[in-house]
Amino acid sequence: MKRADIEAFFATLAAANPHPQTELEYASVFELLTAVLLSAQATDVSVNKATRSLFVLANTPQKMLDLGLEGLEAQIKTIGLYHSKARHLLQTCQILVAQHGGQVPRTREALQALPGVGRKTANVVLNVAFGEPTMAVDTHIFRLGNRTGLAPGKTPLEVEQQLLKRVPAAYLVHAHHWLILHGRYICQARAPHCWQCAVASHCDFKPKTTSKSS
DNA sequence: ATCCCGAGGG
DNA sequence: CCCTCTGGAT
Repeated sequence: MKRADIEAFFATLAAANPHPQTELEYASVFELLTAVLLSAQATDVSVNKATRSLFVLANTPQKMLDLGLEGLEAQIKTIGLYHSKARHLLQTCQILVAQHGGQVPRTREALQALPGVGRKTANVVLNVAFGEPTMAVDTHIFRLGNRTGLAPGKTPLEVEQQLLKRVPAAYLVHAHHWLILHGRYICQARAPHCWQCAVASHCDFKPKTTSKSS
C-alpha cells in the first residue's frame, strides 16, 4: 500500500472510532495483565466471562496466590489452556510480590521476564496501561497485515516492525486497537466483510466466500 | 474442521 | 524450526 492509502485508511478508522479501547474488562493494571495473559488463543468474550467472577475473588497478586492452583484453575477452566495459564499466572504473581512490591512493572524487560508474558502481552500492557506506542501483533493484526499488504511480514515480530515504520506517527498510540477491531469485525478469518473495508480497493486478498454472499 | 488479543519447551 | 496446551463458538 502507498503512503497516502495508509494515511487515508487510518483517518477512516479514527473517524469511525475516535476513542478505541480494549474489549477485555479490567479495573486495574494487574487485572489488565491477568486478562491479557489469559487471552492467549481464546476470545475476549470467554476471558471476560471468567474474569468477571475471578476478579471478585482475587484482584491482587497476593489474593491470586491465596486462591491457589486448583482454585484458579476452576475459575479459568472455560477459557482453555488452563493448566499452563494458571501455573504461569501464579508464578507471575509470586514475582510481582517478591520483586515488584505487588505492582506491575513498566519496562518491556521486566514484563517479559514474567512467566506467561511474551512480547505480545508486554506490548499490550505497555500500550493500554502505560500509553506507549507499542504494536502488539495478535492473530487479527497478523492476518490483516498480510492480507492487505500493509505489513506482509512472515513473523509477528516482522509485522510489528513494519507497522511501527508505516503507521503515521499521529495514529501510532491507537493503531493497535483500530487494527485489532478491524481485523476482528471486518477482516475476519472466515468470510471477511470486504464490502465494508476502507482499504478493499488497495487490497490484493480475494476471499473465496464472504458472509454477504454465503 | 477452524478459529480465538500466544507462550514455552524440545 | 516444530510441537503442545484447551474449551467454546461457528
